[in-house]
This record gives sequence, structure tokens and C-alpha cells, in this order.
Amino acid sequence: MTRKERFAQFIQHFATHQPEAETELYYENPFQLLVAVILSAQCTDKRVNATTPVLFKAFPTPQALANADVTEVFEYIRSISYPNNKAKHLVGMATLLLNEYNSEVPNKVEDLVKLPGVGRKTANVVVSVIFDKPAMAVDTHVFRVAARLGLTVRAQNPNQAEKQLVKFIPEQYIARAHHWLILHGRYVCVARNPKCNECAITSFCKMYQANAKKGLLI
DNA sequence: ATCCCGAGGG
DNA sequence: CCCTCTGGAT
Repeated sequence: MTRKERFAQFIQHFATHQPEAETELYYENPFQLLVAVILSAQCTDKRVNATTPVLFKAFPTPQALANADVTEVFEYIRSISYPNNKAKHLVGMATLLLNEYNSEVPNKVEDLVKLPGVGRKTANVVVSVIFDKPAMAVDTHVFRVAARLGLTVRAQNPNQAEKQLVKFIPEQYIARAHHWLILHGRYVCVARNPKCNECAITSFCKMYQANAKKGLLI
């Protein structure tokens, strides 16, 4: 099976069975999504969602967060990974939003990555989810699942994976494909023991087919 | 012990 | 290109 065919089957399957895929992060406006995605680095969405409602209530606007004390923000996010760094990043991010962007979340990746705590992955999530742009954010799930399926080939880092995925996926599917890969990775194609016996797309999964050929599965 | 929607600094 | 940050779930 060629890679182009894998992509075609991948899109065909999820467009049919999971057309409504979207982020599981809780947010009610662009600012809240930006904060949530910054917090989500190396942390489960579930844990982020357990802390953000209280955080958003305490700091509802970029101005409120910019004027906050870092140690106070830390207390709200202490149960999330890297709370020290993230508290610092959140206050710095809000300060830059307030001073340079009129308290509004910028809509370009090149501007977003200037914000403290915002790297390429976070910026891609924001422009994709908020501004509906065809950007592919490559996180741990996307990187792993795309490699297993054979949608990426020998990608050694997220940037290489992103280039390959964007190249093969039609623009109108990129934002959804991002969430398809994430959700599949979170619930089926998990890191440690992928649930291949529950997986609906083994017929075009490169890893599954390779393992089956070796007699390792089923 | 490993993983979770990574980013920044050296 | 490393390294560090660093809590909770499995």
C-alpha cells in the first residue's frame, strides 16, 4: 500500500466515523484556549481541565493574569506538570498580550511563538482551533500514531512529521486530522500497549501489518 | 518505570 | 543538539 493510499483510507475512515472530532480541552474564549494549551504540555487534558475553571475565574482576562503574582498563579496550577515554568510563562504571555497585542490572541503562528510558553505545537493548535487555519500541531500522540500508521516515514522530530503530514493531507482535512490522530492515540493507539484488538483501522496500519506478517499478532 | 496535546536555555 | 523543568496517573 502506498502512503497516498494510507492517507486516503485514513481520511475516509475518520471522516465517516468521527467527523465531529475536536479538542477535549475546556475553554470558552481564545484567551482561555491559549492558557489551556500552554498548561497541557506534558500533562493530560483531563488534569488541565481539572484546574482551569478555577484559574479562569481568578484570572479572566489577559490584564488580570498580567497583573498577577507568579507565586499566586503557581498555587492555582501546582498540580500540573512544570508549575514553576508555566506560572512564569502565563504571566509573561499575558503581559505581552496586554502590551503588544491589545489583549487579543494573535492569529499568526509567527506572532504566537513570540509569547512565553508558546512553541510551534501550541501556536499550531491555536491557529487551527480558534482561527480555522490548516495547521498541523504535532504532539506526542500525533507523532507516535502517524509513525505507526505509516503516514510519516522516518520522521525524527515533530517538525519533520508536520511537513510530511501537511504535504499529504488536503487543507480542508488538516485541522480534523490533527484531532483524529490525537483521539486515536489517546484511547486506542496508546503509547505502551496499543489496543490493536479494538482498533478499527488495522487494515491500513503499517505497524500492525508488519507485526502480523511477522506472526506477532492474531 | 513510563507517559501525558512541550518549551526554553545552554 | 543536548538538558532541565516536574505532578499525577497507570
